[in-house]
Amino acid sequence: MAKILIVEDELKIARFLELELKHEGYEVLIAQDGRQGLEKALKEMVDLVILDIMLPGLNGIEVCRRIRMESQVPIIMLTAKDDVSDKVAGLDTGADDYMTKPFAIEELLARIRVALNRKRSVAEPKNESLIIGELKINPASRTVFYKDDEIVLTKKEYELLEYLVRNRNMVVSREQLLNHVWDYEYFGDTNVVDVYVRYLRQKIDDKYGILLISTVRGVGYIIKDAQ
Amino acid sequence: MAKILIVEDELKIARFLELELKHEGYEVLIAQDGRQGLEKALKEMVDLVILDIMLPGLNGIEVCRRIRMESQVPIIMLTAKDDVSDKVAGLDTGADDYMTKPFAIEELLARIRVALNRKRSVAEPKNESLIIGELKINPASRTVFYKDDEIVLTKKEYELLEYLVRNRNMVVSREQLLNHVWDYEYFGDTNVVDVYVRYLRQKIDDKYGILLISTVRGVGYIIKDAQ
DNA sequence: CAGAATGATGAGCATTCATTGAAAAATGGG
DNA sequence: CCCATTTTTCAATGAATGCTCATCATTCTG
Repeated sequence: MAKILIVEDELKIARFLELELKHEGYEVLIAQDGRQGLEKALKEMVDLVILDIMLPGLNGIEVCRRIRMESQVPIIMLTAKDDVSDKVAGLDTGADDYMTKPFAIEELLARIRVALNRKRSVAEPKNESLIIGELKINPASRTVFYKDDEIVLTKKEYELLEYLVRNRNMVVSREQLLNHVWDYEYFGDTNVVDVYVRYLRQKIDDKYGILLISTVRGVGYIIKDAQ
Repeated sequence: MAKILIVEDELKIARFLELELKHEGYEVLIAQDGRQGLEKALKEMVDLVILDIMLPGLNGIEVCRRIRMESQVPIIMLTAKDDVSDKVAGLDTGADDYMTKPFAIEELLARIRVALNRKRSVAEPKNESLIIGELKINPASRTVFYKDDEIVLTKKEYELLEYLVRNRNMVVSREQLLNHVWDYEYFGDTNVVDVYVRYLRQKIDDKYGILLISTVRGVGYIIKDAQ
């Protein structure tokens, strides 16, 4: 499986990324500053580099430039939101892609797959419909139908539903949902997941009189296959 | 007859090839640098690409790699020196054949014939009409009709529409549109996609009172088949 | 059964985002 | 080189969405 180098000084973020990437089956290396990152990028045989622009010592752009002098390894830059000049400089020096922080982990995973030229794992073909009882979700068009009725969802509502359905028959914790459906920055006191579960219930459970999303008290939520 | 793209910065050589190829009955396009070459290779419907390795800006190997990300069009690489590493890199990134300069034109013609036969229209038929409800798009002539009414579009408008229609029933992100319809690696803050969607809507949706292009808030745009 | 923990809910505020008009910039034909 | 057309930028607007917070309801625990 591919080996990915994370160059990121904020340990919290680095750890979080490490966990998620390992969970996807990647081998992960971490460097906490630019010099270390440059060294590992060139010495280890990494298949992809995730490179924060704001780094102590050697900054990300410089690191990118120097990596490019010797290697064509794909580089995905992380940049603080609103810093367009950084973005431009990053791509100019040869980065393959960039993401503005904070971002949802799913998007980074998608971009990694693109950069590595990997197809999505067989387990979850993106384009086929997800069906739960009378409910049909079409990821390509992001549409949801109950029988022949279209259910109009907002972005977050849709993403929450898709995630729950992709993990059907498994209890999903609020933390897990925050990590995958919301931005990684999210932590601390929030009941935003509860609120969105409620929105979905209003639009689906209540409207059609079914029990789609169950609460598992003290643990999280679950969508079960109809039996 | 087949359409061939020549990506070559030395004008003398490009002209020479153009003359010879036209004499053989091929349609010829010329790009003088990597970026332009990449663009034309992806946007025009070319049947074969002749690609110089030494190019200003984006080099040939990179161009080749990026073409391969989206297209299976046959590629013949040209390299000035007898440089083995270039040769290997070229074939690695998916070139179909390779020639060292200088070469006899007859040999190139022979290789072109081989390449064209080998890959004869395996790709999707690009010339058939695309039909969405009452809307009919003819890629060959780049014309668009609503019932019997011709809709006159500018180049960008047409390309945006064709791309959306070719990806019907799939949400297409602004980024995706920027990459495919606009210049590759278009970045920075721009709402040019939104503006062009508006132009199309004025000329189609508004004029004929239909809902062709839907907005998927926070994600992109989509054209759905009428159901 | 009372109090504590956990989840559900309603309302309201803040932010983001798409749309739009207008104008600047680029392109291309004559 | 000029003019018309096309492409792109920019800023204002308002609506949709995302989120917080306070309160209410339910479940759990002792």
